[in-house]
Amino acid sequence: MKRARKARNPGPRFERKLADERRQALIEATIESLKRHGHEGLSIRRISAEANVSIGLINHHFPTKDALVAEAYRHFNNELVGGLRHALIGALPAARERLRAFFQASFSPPNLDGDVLAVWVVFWGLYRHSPDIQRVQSETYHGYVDLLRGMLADLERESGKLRFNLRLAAIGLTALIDGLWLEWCLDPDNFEPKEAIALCEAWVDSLES
Amino acid sequence: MKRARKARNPGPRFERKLADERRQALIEATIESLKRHGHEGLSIRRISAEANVSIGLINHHFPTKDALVAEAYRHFNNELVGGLRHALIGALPAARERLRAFFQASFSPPNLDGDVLAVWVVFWGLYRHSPDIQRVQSETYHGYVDLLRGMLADLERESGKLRFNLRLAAIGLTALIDGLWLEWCLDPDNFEPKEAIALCEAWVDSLES
DNA sequence: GCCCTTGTTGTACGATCGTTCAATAGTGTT
DNA sequence: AACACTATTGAACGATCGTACAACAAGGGC
Repeated sequence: MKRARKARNPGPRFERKLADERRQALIEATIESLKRHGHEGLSIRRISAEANVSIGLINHHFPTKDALVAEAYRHFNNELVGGLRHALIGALPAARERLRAFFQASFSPPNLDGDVLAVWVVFWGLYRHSPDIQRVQSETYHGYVDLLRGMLADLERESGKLRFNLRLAAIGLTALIDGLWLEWCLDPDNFEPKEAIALCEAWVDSLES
Repeated sequence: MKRARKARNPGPRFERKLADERRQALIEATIESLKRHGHEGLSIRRISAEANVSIGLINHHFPTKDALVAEAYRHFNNELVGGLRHALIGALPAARERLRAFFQASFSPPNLDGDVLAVWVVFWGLYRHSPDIQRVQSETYHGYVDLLRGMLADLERESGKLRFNLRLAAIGLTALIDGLWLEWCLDPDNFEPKEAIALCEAWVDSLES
């Protein structure tokens, strides 16, 4: 113990942290609270409790609640894209293999989780009426699309002309993945994750000439 | 005028309606409020204002707010499925033509509308933490899936063996439609509705042997 | 040891929430 | 014309919301 205290007062009542560190903790607490309580988890008091922090601290680090939520949305987006990119590191260099790894990661934990999709859906529900969310959306969404489009571009380069143009193929594949996500999370008993992967593989198969 | 009034008191202050009629009006006001104000539209006061009705009336016709919301979700589901069924009436009897009409209806107003998807997303956000919503979901969702599966079954019967089993084909097509919905509504400038239809058609093409 | 900076606390405020309930009033029946 | 029924109103309640702010205290520099 660096500093002795009386038994009835066992230590500092709180710990000061660097601003960036605390901000990050609050962002993660926001997402955790969202997972636990759904849309009702997006409350200053719930997030504060989740972060083991007082009510007033959030407004010290974030000008407004909406700003914190927007940052949490950005973090959630970045975690998704980062996790998918990471899953591609171990894959073989062939575009087809990279796509396979991408599907595998998309339909495995931590992405394929009811709580995770519940978080996405709450964010999407804010989209139309929150300029902050819209801004983050436009800033981060293209990271996901570009990742997918890049792999399809590689596929085109490696295995000849595709039957569809690149743009439409990426749009369709994104839709298929997202839709299967949605369906599985709304009713996990409906089909197996590997069946979702098979459907995505079949989509890519149908692209190759 | 059935009943004369003084000029300063031009008529009854309110109109009594049959219970079912009022319930229906409140349900529609709920959805309209949701379109207008997003998740914040799901408030007794907003809905009351939207329905031109006092604050206390909702709890006279519905035991709780959640019950009203669940009924609104049921109505929204039924309107979707009903609208799609209606769109099939004028279509040629061939399964391929009926699917085409289905796609056309799916990617046209009133379904393909940012407000409409915003309503869906708010409902989905409630799903995991509202038993009422879950019950309605399980009661109504299969109407949509069965509609789609029925058309694919007809297709199988008319044009020989499909490359996929019926169950997976329906799951994948549902996912593709929903995902394209989502993508278009989140960024309508990204692609044209007719491109979404083309992607769905291509999916069906790839099913046919 | 004291001081300074500032991260942190917790109360307070006004707004809005869902729900309750006594009073009101529209409408059909007698 | 008086009545009964009940749909409807609107005030009131306690709870919770997001934010503001004055007071506190942790930790580093001297």
